[in-house]
Amino acid sequence: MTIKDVAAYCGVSVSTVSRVLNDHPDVKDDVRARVLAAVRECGYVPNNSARALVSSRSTAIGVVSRGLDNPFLSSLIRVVSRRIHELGYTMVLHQIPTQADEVQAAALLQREKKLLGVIFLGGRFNYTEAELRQLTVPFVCCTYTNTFGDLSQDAYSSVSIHDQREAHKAVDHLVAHGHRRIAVLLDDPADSSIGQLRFQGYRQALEEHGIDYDPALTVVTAGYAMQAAYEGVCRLIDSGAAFTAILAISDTLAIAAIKALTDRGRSVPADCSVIAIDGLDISAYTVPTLTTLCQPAEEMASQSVQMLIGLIEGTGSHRHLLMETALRQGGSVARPAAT
Amino acid sequence: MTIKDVAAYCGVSVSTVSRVLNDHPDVKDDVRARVLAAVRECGYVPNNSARALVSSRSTAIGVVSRGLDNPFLSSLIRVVSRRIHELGYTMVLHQIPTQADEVQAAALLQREKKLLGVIFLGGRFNYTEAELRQLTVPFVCCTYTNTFGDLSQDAYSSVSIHDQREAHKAVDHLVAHGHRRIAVLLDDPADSSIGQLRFQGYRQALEEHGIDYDPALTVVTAGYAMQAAYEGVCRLIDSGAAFTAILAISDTLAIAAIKALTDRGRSVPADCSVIAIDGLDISAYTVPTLTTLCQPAEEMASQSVQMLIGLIEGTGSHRHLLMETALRQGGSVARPAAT
DNA sequence: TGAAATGCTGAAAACGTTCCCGGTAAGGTT
DNA sequence: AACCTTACCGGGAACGTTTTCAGCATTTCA
Repeated sequence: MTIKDVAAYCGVSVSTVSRVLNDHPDVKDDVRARVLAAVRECGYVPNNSARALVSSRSTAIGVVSRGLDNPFLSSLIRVVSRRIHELGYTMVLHQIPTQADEVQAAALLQREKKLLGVIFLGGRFNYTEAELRQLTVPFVCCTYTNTFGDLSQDAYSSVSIHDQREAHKAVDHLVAHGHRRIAVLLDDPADSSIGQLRFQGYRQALEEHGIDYDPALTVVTAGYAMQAAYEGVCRLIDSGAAFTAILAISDTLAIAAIKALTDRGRSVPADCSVIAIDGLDISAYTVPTLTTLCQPAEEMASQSVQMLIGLIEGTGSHRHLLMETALRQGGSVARPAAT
Repeated sequence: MTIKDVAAYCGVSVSTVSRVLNDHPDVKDDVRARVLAAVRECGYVPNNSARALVSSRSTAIGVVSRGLDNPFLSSLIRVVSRRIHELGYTMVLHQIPTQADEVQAAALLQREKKLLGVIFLGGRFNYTEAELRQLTVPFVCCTYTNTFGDLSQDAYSSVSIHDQREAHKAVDHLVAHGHRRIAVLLDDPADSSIGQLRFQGYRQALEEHGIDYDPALTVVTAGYAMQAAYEGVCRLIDSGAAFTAILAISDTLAIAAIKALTDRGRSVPADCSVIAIDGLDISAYTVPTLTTLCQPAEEMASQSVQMLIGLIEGTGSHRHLLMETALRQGGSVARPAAT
């Protein structure tokens, strides 16, 4: 069942059928109707390969993400995938190992060749302009923006929260509750620039509140691994360092932290408050409910896709969207005990 | 940069380059080496579309899943995607709304046409042979097997756990701890046959242990929504029904249940034990740690892909893999209070 | 009414592969 | 020495589209 069959079926030429299928003008209404009917009756579906071949333009959008282990990324992928399909494109998902970088992504582009654009999801993003020039298609970064490297702002698009500011807000929230000795739990800087940004926000907030930064209260884990966070917090407790609150740079880390605190006999929030950034669904069902700054995941993913497609279709230029988080008050933050 | 350029570059014909690229014999070793070198030097990558067009055979494998909201599905997708790429194929992910059915999947197949096979992930699967005959490519069901419909066992493959038996085991575990009044928390039967199977296992286990089934202890939620589970368990508690344990048919439901119990002032496991089936990573960090029967997600996903590709490549026939779960002892199960 | 413009359609080239088929050269057999 | 096989290679058709171009029919304008 090819376009030729359809053409023969309703006595027109292949060109005409093609025109109808591609919404070209230049075709009389009655002919168009006849063709459409024929298409339906024959159950014809165009061959994507042929289409892509001749127009040297596929419908494929690359989505590269480092792992999907983080539930927050999963939720992004979910709506990214949905939106891409809704808008008539195809998603090509590519996971890269944690330590790999854009060379992989470029290689992917080369291989698939026909990618129309790329969405980068999560992870670090400190590439230089030279490195990224390998990408000849537009790309948008979801959840992070470039703050290192020398990449020009009009070379790409991004959708993210202001990580520093949001971490700052989280600290503010703790300070407002009377906390002064606030530990921070972040992942390996090598893995993600996001953790670093949030860490900077933490430092800044401390400074503004006149609190000295105590390196002993900084716990760095490897990756987003909850086990590492759990162990890190256990070590922190065992070290005897005094702290009344923890800022976790992601919900998963916070959940592991709560577990560690509980296992060590500290009650949350009575003995220690915990606040996080991300806003996973599941965090609303932990015991106690996690207080967290919710990223508008749905919105961010949706916007990323829309921006990329705007770029692909020529409408719209590179932009950098900064989203606001929403504080979801849980039960994990309280005033410190009046010791 | 086409195959023609490569051919010209090293002074052979297009056919020869093609032969080299496709590992055909009939080409002298030195020529092969020269071509390979040329390919590398030119940075040539074959055009997938052209390749798919002429061989009328793409590299696309469809993965249809109803939503990715369930973290267990996310973890499956993650490794499915990875394996598919590792084996040189391309994943086409398609999420269907919860209420949609295989008609969608079939439509997808029609559209993309060139799918080599399909992996169904999660959800219900009670289609008849007639319905599924629309699928002209092999498919494998991951996480569930057909127990309804009249579909012949050699018409498809599956990788799953024995849901009834595992639920049975979960109940056994509770009974071994002295529980007799066991509530069950399951999702909407319309959404998933898995819940139904596990429910059957629950019923069977009760019977074998000489426990009367009490419909009042059955909580049905809509979808995997944690909110529905939370509310359901709250209602159960408020109804005054007596129970000392809950079997949740998934980890997420269990987490919501624990939350509900805690919020209603019941301590887990002192006042009520909770056991679940799935084995999410995060369940190891809840308070208390969830006791759950872990499905070998990695293995299941990996096997699904391998089986499908076996089917596609002609080696191997339809099989039905039944995996074993592993009990991960948490802190959510204890002997009931001796009231 | 004739010429020019316009609207619509069809023929055919092109996209980059794969693969069949025919051809040449080398080696083996009679 | 003539023939046959074998191993290897190149030519060219085909895959199913899109798109350019030319052509015909119809309208519009002078």
